[in-house]
Amino acid sequence: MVPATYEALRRSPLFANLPPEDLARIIDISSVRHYAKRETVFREGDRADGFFVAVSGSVKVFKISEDGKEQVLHILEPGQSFAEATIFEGGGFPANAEALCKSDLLFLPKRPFIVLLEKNPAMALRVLASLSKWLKRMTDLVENLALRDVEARLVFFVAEEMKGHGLALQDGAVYEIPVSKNVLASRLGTVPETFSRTLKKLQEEGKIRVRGNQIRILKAQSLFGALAQ
Amino acid sequence: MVPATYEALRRSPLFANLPPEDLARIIDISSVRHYAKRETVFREGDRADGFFVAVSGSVKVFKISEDGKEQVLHILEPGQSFAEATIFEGGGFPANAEALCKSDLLFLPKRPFIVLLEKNPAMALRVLASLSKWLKRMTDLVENLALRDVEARLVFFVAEEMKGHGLALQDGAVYEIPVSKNVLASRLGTVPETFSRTLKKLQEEGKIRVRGNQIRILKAQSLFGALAQ
DNA sequence: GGAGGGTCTTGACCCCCGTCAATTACCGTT
DNA sequence: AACGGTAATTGACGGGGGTCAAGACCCTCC
Repeated sequence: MVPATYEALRRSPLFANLPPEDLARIIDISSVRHYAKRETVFREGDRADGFFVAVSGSVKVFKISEDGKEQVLHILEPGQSFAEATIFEGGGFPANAEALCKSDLLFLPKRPFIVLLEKNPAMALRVLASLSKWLKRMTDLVENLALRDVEARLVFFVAEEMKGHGLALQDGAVYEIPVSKNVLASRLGTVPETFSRTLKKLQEEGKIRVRGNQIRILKAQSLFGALAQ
Repeated sequence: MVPATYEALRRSPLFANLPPEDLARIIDISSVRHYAKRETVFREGDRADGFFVAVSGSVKVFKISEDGKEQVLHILEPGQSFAEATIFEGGGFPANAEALCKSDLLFLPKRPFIVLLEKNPAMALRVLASLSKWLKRMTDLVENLALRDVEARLVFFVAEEMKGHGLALQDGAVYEIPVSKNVLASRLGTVPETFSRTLKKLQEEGKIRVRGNQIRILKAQSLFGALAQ
């Protein structure tokens, strides 16, 4: 058992604070998979015979249209599980996943995991909570795509990310974009050009300061004021 | 026990083919609620202390922005459960729900239901499957909003609905819009004007024929050809 | 240091579709 | 049959943001 894997499980909402014997069972049925930058984890339509927990690196989950346009659904960081939902349906993966950099993922095969859930209602409830959270995220994404313009989507995203990493939404705070601006643009449902212009506009209005991948918040009030918090 | 309620449970994927004693327990903890046309079922942010199963009528679940723009997420028909996810998180409802016509809904309170799940792993797995399906639907919605134009979204929606009701996607088949075109437009992420123009365009191209709420498929090949099926 | 490739930025153009406004059609009520 | 209210349609117009093309900026690797 690799320590990093063990740590990833402990950090994962799905498995944190699990009794040691349960954790051991999870580790029993799982296996680590290594991916190089740009390597495909799965493709839409592939038979889904398990799900993943990110151990290290980062992964994008995305849809792609016939003409090649991408919409990033999620950007995954260590500790997060993904594609859990696929194991409870017959079909294949509903989206694509690709490593953004060298990454290690824990693979949890479908059958053994479901057997485990049948004997362990508490863990089933955790998976229910996890799926609920994914559903909430997707609802937010739809809301953003359908009801807000690119600027508002960008602001909302940064706010959520900062909250998720324990950063206060106040003047002087710095958010570091964890992926290429390219990928972030696609996550926001736009293209690099528009994304770039939007950052520039916010900077010219004195609300933020951009340095490479660092975004420094200068006017938190005026930036985040419109959000429900 | 009202027969219609019993029937709704039997038709619901969540509870279909359940042993009579389990069904009895569900009925024990649930209660029927009646809603008039346009009546609010819940509002975004309301404390979520249970979820619903549609018995009769129809309900829209939607997001709304500060400036009043609506995005319909789901249109619910008898037998479908909704808002299950909310009971596994602390927060409130992440969207609004409103009856589109006189409707009866079964309300399942959170606590007793979760207790039931803890004792009944098989039912927990059904809820997992249900959440997975919702997640798939939301993924499709994102894909449509982000990657397809209004015409393609309309075609995709009609195809899914027809498949869901057991209708073949072939020339001569008729799909009946089950709600006002207004609501459907919002479900497709557009406005009534654009929706109307899109229908008109498809009709002028000879691909469909529109009569009130009936859409007759005239050129299934050319309409649905681009879909993955 | 220079070459080359990927990422990011900037400018010019324009198209899909949302907005506004005005009819028209379609109800259920009296 | 008349009518008020909602829903649906049609036309004119404009803007947010996507597309295309060209540079600018960084990397890594000879």
